[in-house]
Amino acid sequence: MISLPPLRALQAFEAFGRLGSVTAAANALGVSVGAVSQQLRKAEDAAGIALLERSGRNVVLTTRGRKYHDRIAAGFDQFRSAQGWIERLNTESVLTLSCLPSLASKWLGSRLLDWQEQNPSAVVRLIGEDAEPSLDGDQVDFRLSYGRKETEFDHWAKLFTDWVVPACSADFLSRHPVKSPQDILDCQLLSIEWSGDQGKASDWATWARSVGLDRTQPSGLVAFSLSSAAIDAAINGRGFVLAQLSMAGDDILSGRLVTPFDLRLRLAESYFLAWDPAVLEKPLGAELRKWLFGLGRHQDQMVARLKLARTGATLAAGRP
Amino acid sequence: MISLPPLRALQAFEAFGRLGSVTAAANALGVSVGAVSQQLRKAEDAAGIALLERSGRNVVLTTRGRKYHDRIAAGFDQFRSAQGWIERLNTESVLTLSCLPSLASKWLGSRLLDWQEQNPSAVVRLIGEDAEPSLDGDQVDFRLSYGRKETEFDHWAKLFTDWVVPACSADFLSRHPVKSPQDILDCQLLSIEWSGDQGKASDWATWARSVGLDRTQPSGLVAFSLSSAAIDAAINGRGFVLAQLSMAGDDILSGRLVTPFDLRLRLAESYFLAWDPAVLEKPLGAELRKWLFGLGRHQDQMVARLKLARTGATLAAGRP
DNA sequence: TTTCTAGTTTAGAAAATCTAAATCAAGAGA
DNA sequence: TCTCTTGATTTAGATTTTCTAAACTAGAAA
Repeated sequence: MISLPPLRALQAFEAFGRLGSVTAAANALGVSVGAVSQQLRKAEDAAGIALLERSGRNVVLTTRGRKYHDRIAAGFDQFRSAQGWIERLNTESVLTLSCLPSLASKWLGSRLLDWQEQNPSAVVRLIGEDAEPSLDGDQVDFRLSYGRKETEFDHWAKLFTDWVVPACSADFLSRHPVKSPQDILDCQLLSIEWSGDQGKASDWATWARSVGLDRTQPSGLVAFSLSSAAIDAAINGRGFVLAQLSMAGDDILSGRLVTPFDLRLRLAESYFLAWDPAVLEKPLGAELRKWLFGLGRHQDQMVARLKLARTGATLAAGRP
Repeated sequence: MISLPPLRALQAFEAFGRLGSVTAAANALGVSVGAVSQQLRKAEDAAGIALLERSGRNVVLTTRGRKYHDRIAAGFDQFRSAQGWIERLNTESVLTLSCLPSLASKWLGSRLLDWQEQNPSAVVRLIGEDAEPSLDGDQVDFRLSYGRKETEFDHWAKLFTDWVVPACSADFLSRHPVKSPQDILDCQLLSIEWSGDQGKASDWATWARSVGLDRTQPSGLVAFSLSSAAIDAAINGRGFVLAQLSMAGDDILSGRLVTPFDLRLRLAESYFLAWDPAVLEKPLGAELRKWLFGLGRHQDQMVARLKLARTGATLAAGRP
């Protein structure tokens, strides 16, 4: 193995070559001139050839010394670049969350704004995307997703479990005053296309079966690829949506959506939060993770306390 | 200015990342495991982020640690490359001489072979070229040239002063038995085209003037671009050449060329030897320089002792 | 000439690095 | 389960390196 010369001597040599004088190098390195002088001699001894030409009171690189210096300096440039990278990591701390698009817009977005207000020093980026990103790069710190995808991550935990319930706008309900769950199935139904393995557990047919009804022939059915779009359509009086309590919770509590029957269907899987362990070192990284899990617990509790009725939804008193 | 982390710590970190274990790194660096362990901790402290993941008895790089390591390792690779370059300089020592082509073939070549025989460990390269090379690279160690070109070099000294004298083959002389210097000018003259500023001091017209003759109308004149080619042509009985004593000395002493009159013309300039100061550090570099200057002195002495006559040339006894 | 500047050299102080031994943690084998 | 082995960490103190301060040298400038 090639054994390297004393590194401190190389450093003195690099500084000297870059700055052109022993005095300047000493200042740059924060040591005395004598120290640099000694290290330069050591560098020459280690190299075995004359690197410097001393003519009385000033010192210059020899031709070969210059060449050697070029190579050594390239090495130190690498070090400085590495150092710059590290320092950037330590100072500019953007926290990046990746989240399923509908959940991002209908649930996480507004809540995350609250957190950022309480932590003004934090810079948060929220990305809505279906594909699971890699948490190994420095691109994404957190991923909030659903189902079995958790296997793709090293560090994750369950966030909350969601439910669906049929909901429509108050206006639509007054025009279609459904008397029984069966009547819902005869209205305009807004359907959501779940992608891939998110399971087809929460479509209208499954819901119907779960409440003891049979729905073989669909009435006019409009399909949305985004839950959020389907919910918005329902708010606009376009029909019944099988709304997730997470995404539609705010709309239901505020009366923009009403739920004639409290017939909920639990989703087969849960939402989970995965994270890059490195984020815990970032400023506010650990705090954000804690807050997100608090948000998940809060969501589960909210669902448990939610009373749904044709006249409006209310929250029962819960544990503080 | 970006201040670098402790270099020794970086070195330990680099070795660890490259070899995958603290023990291996310690062996590679030739220190104890404990020392490496301490340096690794120092590297982490300096970086400010977790570089290593310790799970009981084994340690691995974190994702960020790997990235940091890649950059640091690139720096050390530079160092190793620089070290390899230095070591190559110190071990493989080829001595390279650049010389005017004719002087190389007719004078230096055979003499240099003698020196190499006496110094079998030396590897010598002789390059014949007209253009002055740079001695700043590591390509050429010595340059042997003529005239004012010495100004292009930092380190040089006069080598010897040359003279020209008319010479032809014994055969040619018997066919053209010249009685006086004037008769020479009526024979076939072999001329040499000196390039650029080497001076036109040594052409036939100059020689004629120097011996009190006038040569306005040239007889049939053949011009060579290489002195060596002109001399060879004279040896082959093609005419008179204005031969330099350095290049034709051997031929004159051996009788391949004869000189009817000892009417010499001193060249306006001298030959000089320039060198790269770095060569003095190479094995045998200083010796070769000393020998070359000895050769120059020897040449001047030889010229002083040389007796030229129609019947043949002899060397007067000189200082030993 | 003296003075100033830039670098070198030295001895001893300060800091860093290292070693050796004790300790810890986890997996292997009885 | 307990013990053994392996690989890493931690400590105290020894060793080595590096540094400083001050004396010194050499060339340039006043």
